[in-house]
Amino acid sequence: MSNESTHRKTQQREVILEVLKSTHCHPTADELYAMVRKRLPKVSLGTVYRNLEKLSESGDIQKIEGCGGQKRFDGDTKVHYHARCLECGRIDDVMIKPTERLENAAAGETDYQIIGHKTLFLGYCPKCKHKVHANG
Amino acid sequence: MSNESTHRKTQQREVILEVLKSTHCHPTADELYAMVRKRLPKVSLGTVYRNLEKLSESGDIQKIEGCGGQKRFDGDTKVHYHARCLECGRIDDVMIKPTERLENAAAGETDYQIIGHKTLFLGYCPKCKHKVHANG
DNA sequence: TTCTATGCAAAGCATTTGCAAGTCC
DNA sequence: GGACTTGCAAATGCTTTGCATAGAA
Repeated sequence: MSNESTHRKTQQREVILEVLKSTHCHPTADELYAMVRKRLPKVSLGTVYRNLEKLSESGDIQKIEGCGGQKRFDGDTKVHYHARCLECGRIDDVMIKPTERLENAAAGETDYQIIGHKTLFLGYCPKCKHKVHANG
Repeated sequence: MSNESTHRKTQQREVILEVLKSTHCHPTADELYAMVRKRLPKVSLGTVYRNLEKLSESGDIQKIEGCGGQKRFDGDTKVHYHARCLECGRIDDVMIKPTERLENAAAGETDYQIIGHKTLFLGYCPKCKHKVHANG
């Protein structure tokens, strides 16, 4: 999957990737920066941003947009969807395998050449759905 | 659909809504600002942002995120999907009606209370798909 | 009259970028 | 050695906000 054509193997990039792969949450760039700093105290935020961009270009990670302000990142490259809690903002994986039919339908409807798609579910997570119901 | 509980009817808000409803593209806040200024030359960008927020809260318009940097807005409140061209960045409507089955599957998978979902198709629009093929 | 909205400008936040020094191949 | 990376800090770009004034109910 990795496209190393012009990407060198640096300690920073490796640690960033490892840290992201080892977490089940979907951290923002600055959250990841904080995690990476525990292992590489001198790393800079700019480096984190630059590597996240490279890693998502090469397909080693996924970028998740549309989650409010900051972008989030996912070390799991298997195709899957995401759900965001409207109450607490957390992002969870939704391990539904997308259907080809959907992209075919979109291609037929738009005359686009469809490369892929992203779906984000919105709702209330198991922890929040009860209190939301209580408050109305 | 409109929730006028604490929203007053102002000329600015009406014009912003009309302009957005009358276009088939999916403008960003500053594009809309430029359009609205033709009719209300003294309107401010802050007002455009504030009203877009209000209008999407009340369900009169849709906010489209995950399209690169800026948010985009859609005056069409019918439920539908979007497609983004990876070459030129344009956004088009994809008039596929989402299936309930998908949200049910997500709810089963995650134990979320699912309220809705957004799907963005990525690919190349009719104008760009040929040149992309040519260049590789 | 009272509360919301506006215009303007400044502030805020996430992300990107320039540059010199460092590192990988 | 040459090209890519890093760290640092400044800059950028989009969006939000404070405040005094204007306008809607």
